[in-house]
Amino acid sequence: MSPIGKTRPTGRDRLRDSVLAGDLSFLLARANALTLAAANAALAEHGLKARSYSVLALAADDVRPTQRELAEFLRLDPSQVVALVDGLEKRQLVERQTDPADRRANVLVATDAGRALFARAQESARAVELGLLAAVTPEDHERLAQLLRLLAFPD
Amino acid sequence: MSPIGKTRPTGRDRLRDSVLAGDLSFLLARANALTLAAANAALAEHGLKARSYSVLALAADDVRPTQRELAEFLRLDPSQVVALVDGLEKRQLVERQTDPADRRANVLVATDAGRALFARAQESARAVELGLLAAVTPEDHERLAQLLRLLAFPD
DNA sequence: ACGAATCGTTGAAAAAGTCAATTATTTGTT
DNA sequence: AACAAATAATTGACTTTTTCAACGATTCGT
Repeated sequence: MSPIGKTRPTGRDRLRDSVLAGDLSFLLARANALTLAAANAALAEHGLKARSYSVLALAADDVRPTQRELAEFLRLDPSQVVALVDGLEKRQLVERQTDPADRRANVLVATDAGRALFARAQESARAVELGLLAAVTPEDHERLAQLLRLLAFPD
Repeated sequence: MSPIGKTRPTGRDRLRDSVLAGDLSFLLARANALTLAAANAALAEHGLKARSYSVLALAADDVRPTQRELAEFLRLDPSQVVALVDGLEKRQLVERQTDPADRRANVLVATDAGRALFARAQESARAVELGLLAAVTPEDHERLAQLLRLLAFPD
């Protein structure tokens, strides 16, 4: 019989071999925390955070989202979207346009300055993402995105 | 030539076809938000949240983590761990034991009541996870965990 | 033995999240 | 056409979470 019985791994791997480490929710939370921190750090030089970057991205993409759509998509309270848009609008990066089809709603559109900033920020974001995915092949990258989509958009 | 040019999808898919929706950070954030909300809802009946559940899980697993290890593992500030452990200890679910090897450090151990509660909570957690992964085959489930591990533990 | 570093703790301040109420507008019903 | 109910954005109050610096106790390196 092997001299090694049911040994506990030591040091760094001790927690990584715990039951929790197999938990998808935990892995998701931790991966998200690291990714978010890296993204925020990289976006800081543009005066953005992951949140404002996301809003700017959708505005610059000419999707013409309403604030409500933004809230649902980014899983935020509508009041948080107000603050987020206020910030970007004060910096003249986006514009609120009352939706002609529904004058209660504001549609978000990026200004030229907003598009320019987004283009630059997107570079930083892509660089970070590549760094994080250094250990992942391009095929696995796509596979991962695909699987995450199933979790992120269940319907 | 096709009568359909570069049409924008309408309604629900409008935002989902945006550039942002291809962003791994975004997918991660949204998947995590939904998962976290579901987990918290399910754990509420046990008086737990995802955070306290994680701490309890590690304590019940006999990993004997110090609070510092907990903080690093869960990506929390050490002061947040204090509050978390305070809560669990007040409910007699875990115990602080001063590490004999380093009397500055507290090692976390679950009480019998803690283990019992964790067993029950784990059931709820597993049920939620299965629900979220309804659209994912078991092989893909494992693949997803594997890929997330690369992001969650880059070294 | 001594200074530097580390662990847990506290407390304060900033940021993020939650929620109910309000106005303006639209939708559905009669 | 009139009117009630529903919806979009906004505000303000409140709670929770996060972040940070400081502190006493203990350990580590020299």
